[in-house]
Formats: sequence, structure tokens, C-alpha cells
Amino acid sequence: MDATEALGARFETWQQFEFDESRCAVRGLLDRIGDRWSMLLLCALAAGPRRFSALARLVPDISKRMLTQTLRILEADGLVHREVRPTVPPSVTYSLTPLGRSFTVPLLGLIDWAEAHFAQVVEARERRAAAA
Amino acid sequence: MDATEALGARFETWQQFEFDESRCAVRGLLDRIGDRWSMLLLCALAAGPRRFSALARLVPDISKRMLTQTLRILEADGLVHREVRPTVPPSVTYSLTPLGRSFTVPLLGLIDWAEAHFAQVVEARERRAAAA
DNA sequence: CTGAATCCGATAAGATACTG
DNA sequence: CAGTATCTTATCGGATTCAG
Repeated sequence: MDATEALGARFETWQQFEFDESRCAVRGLLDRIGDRWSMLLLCALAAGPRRFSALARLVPDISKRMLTQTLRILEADGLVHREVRPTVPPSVTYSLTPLGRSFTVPLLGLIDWAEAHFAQVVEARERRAAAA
Repeated sequence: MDATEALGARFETWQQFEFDESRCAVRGLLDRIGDRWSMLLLCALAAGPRRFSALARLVPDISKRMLTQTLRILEADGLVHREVRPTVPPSVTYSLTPLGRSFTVPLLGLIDWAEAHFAQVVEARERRAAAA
């Protein structure tokens, strides 16, 4: 059974649960990390703990608002650890939890696919644009 | 080198490209399939070709508008094939392309992780909610 | 049956200014 | 340094209606 068949079989079990949020993991997962920044921040933290301002520099076009919000969600989901040292000025360091590190395995798989096949996706789009 | 280190190293190469959209595959990928429906539809099509109305039934809470729009994007990206048979009434069948099937491999990895660890994520959220 | 077109509300997300 | 608060704009996505 290849991955496509396995995925198809998986989908059919979800139907039996009627995609109940608490049991349908895809929905629950994508609602949380399917946004523009979550995966990128997890990638940034994979290289090691980073402070707030360091993350802001690493991901150039994220606003402070979105950075804070996304980190809060990742922290609430148990993927990221937030450590505050009560110095003056304050120093806050973010790092991956063991759960967050376990997530880097499938995340790396996704990114490997993207880097290997993204050219094909772009080509498909261009071919379609040319046809229109 | 484990996945976390590999991912961290990967991230650092993206910085050198300044996350240029055309070369940063994550951005390009997530902009397309990071929405609410794309991955779910790819899962639904993994079990085999499906007609438009069949997909609408398989994914109960998607509107026709979003179904059409999402399928069009997946088609434009070369992940899904759209076949129209000029009967009356018209019959349109969607199926995964070879590129789409290759994507089911990392997608299955992501879903495996979600099903294995989603309980931990939920628990983390509840613990946080209880603390607040 | 398979869409296209339009309208509209909800949410996401950027910019800016301010705080301990 | 590490946020918060507020405002505003942009986009998402649902409901409805119409068409080939």
C-alpha cells in the first residue's frame, strides 16, 4: 500500500467521525499551524533557541503583532517554550519543546517535497497562464 | 544530524535568499495549500477520482464556491487533473496527477504526526486554559 | 450537474504609537 | 527589549442567485 492509498483509507475513517474537530486531526492541526507564519517560525526555532527580537530579524516581513500572536499560539499548543528572565531590560527566549522537535520530522518531509517539486508547480502555473 | 538540525540548517540557507518567493519553497507552498480546504481535498482525492458533487458530499461543510475555487488552484498548480466529459448533464471528474500523488507522501507524514500527537496538543491547550 | 457571479459579514493581518 | 493597544485595510469564505 503506497502513501496515496494509505491517505485515501485514512480519509474514509474521518468520514465515519463526520470530521468531528476533536477527532479529526487534520482539521485541528491545520487550523493552528496552517497560517502564514507558524511553520516558518518553527523552522527558525529549529536551529536553536532565539530571542524575540532575533526572531523578528530572522523573519524579515513579520510584524511584531503577528510574531507575538503566533508565538503565543505555538506556546499554547505545547510546541514552543517561552522563558522569561526578569532582567532589565527583559529577556525572553523561545525554543522548541520536545513535542515541537518531534514535529520537525514531518515538517522537514513537507519542505523536502516543496524544494524538490516547487519548480514543477511554478511551471504548471506558467503553462496555464500562457494558455489563458 | 536529526530532523531538527536539518531543518535549522535549511532555514539558514533561506535567509541568504532573503526569502525570495521564487526560491523559498515553503512560502510558495504554504501560500497555495496552507488554506482550510486544499489538503483536505487532496486527502479526499487520494482514495481515487471523484466527481464534483461527490467531493461536495465527502467534505460536508465546504461551500460550492470554495470547492470550485480550491480545485481550480490545485489544478493550476498541477496537483489535480480535471476531466470534462461533454455529456448532458455535464460530468466532471477530478483526480490526482502524478505530482499530486507524490505530494501524498509528505502529507501522510504530516497527518500521521497529527494523529499521534494531537492529543498532546489538546492537553497543552487545556492545561493553559485551566491556568488562566 | 457543474459551475459563475454577486453580495456581504467575519476574520486576518499590517502600520503606528505607546508602555514597563 | 518585549511586548500592548488601537486603527484600518485586505482577504477569506459563506449564502444566494443564475446559467449552460
